[in-house]
Amino acid sequence: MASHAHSAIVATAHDIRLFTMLASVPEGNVVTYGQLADLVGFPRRARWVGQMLKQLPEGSKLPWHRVINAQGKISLPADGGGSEQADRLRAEGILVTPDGKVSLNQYRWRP
DNA sequence: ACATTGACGCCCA
DNA sequence: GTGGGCGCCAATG
Repeated sequence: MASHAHSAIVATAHDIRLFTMLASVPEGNVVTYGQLADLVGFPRRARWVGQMLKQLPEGSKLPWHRVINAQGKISLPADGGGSEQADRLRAEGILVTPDGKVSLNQYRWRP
């Protein structure tokens, strides 16, 4: 079976560490892609974090919306999940400007 | 094997 | 504060 499956969801040990780290980000806080990469021991792999988040299933309970870029902005286009992300952040009490900007000084998570 | 593509980041004008 | 340019690295074509 698994030997000739055309596609399979594989999670490496690193992936698990990333998801675990993301899951620990508290409500009302945000983290950057690069920050998450650093926390799991992969500096300069911010893009990898983005790739992982992109493949999360629709109903995922992970707080993917708490991840923004180093400029403090939402990276997703408004019509591609960005609006939902802003809504979710606001629902947690986070102030998000109309153009999707968040104050990292104020909301960044420090583990 | 080579080229392109990103939910990125840093530097500089 | 804001773009533009370039570096980075894994995934995709």
